Amino acid sequence: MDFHIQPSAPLPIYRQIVEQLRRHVASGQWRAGDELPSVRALAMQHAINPMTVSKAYSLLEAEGLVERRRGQAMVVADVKPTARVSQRLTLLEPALQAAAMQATQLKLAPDAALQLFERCLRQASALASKQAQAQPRQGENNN
Amino acid sequence: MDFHIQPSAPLPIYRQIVEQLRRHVASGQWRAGDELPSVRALAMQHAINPMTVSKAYSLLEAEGLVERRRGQAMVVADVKPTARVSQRLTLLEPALQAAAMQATQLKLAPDAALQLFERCLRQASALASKQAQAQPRQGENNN
DNA sequence: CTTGGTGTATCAGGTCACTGATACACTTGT
DNA sequence: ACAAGTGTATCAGTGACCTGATACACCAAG
Repeated sequence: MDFHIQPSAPLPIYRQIVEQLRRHVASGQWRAGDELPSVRALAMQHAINPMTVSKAYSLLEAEGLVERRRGQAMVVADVKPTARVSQRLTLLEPALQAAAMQATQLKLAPDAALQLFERCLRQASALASKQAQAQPRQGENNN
Repeated sequence: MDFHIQPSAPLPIYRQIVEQLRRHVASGQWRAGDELPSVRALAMQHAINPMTVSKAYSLLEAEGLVERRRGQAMVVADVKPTARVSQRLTLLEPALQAAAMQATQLKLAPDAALQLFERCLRQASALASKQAQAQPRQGENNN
């Protein structure tokens, strides 16, 4: 299980790592006890600095998603699956709140906003399945 | 017809101006043809730099909310509510695209995401009407 | 043309987040 | 003790963003 890093993306590298792992844990792709790639391995693979990876891991540890074991690889913390559904919604909520606030300030009808969101969801899921076919493995380099 | 500026706020000054005017136009407090305060007047009043105000005005002009009249004060643009719908949707789309991508990566069912968004919309509109009753003199929200 | 009003192009300075090079502390196995 | 693996504390460089001082271009009225 790997990360997809785009050093040139607007989102900082360390944040890309944090959010990807957060989502992968929430969706069950990563499970409690799974070992995270070492900071050096991940850094080498993506030609970034180990410190940048370490920063991401530290945030994740502060968040409680991973556990630190001194001298050994970090592992995904024991997050209860039952908590996952609501947790996933919680993760999505900030983005939707921001969008809802924008829609309100734009004085858009709720239905119009909902319709647009539905269209975006279809787009996103189509894109995701397409990417899953294109790259069942890691080592991809989109833009 | 004033702005409320807090130079020490986390949100940049020019952005405070942009968002306040955006809200005032959306809520109808400012109407097409209304003259904006001059950059110098506004800058003097709040002890900030004219260039900072100018930057805000430029963004608003790019956004189509105000019109520039060379040598004269800028005015609120005549944006017809009917013609504005598609434009407003366009402004909202990026936020929804981002949210849709997150929902997809979280492996959430589209219905669940849509329901949550609907709830957020109600929250936001309730909050907006509450703020409209009170006074437009609160701090800014994040991001 | 001059005066007093408008907005702005240009450049400089400060701040802060991000990144990265280095050296270090810890654990396990030999 | 040593080697090879883990994460990280510290410090420095880079770049983007925000702000501001100055000088300029435009318009209307006298």
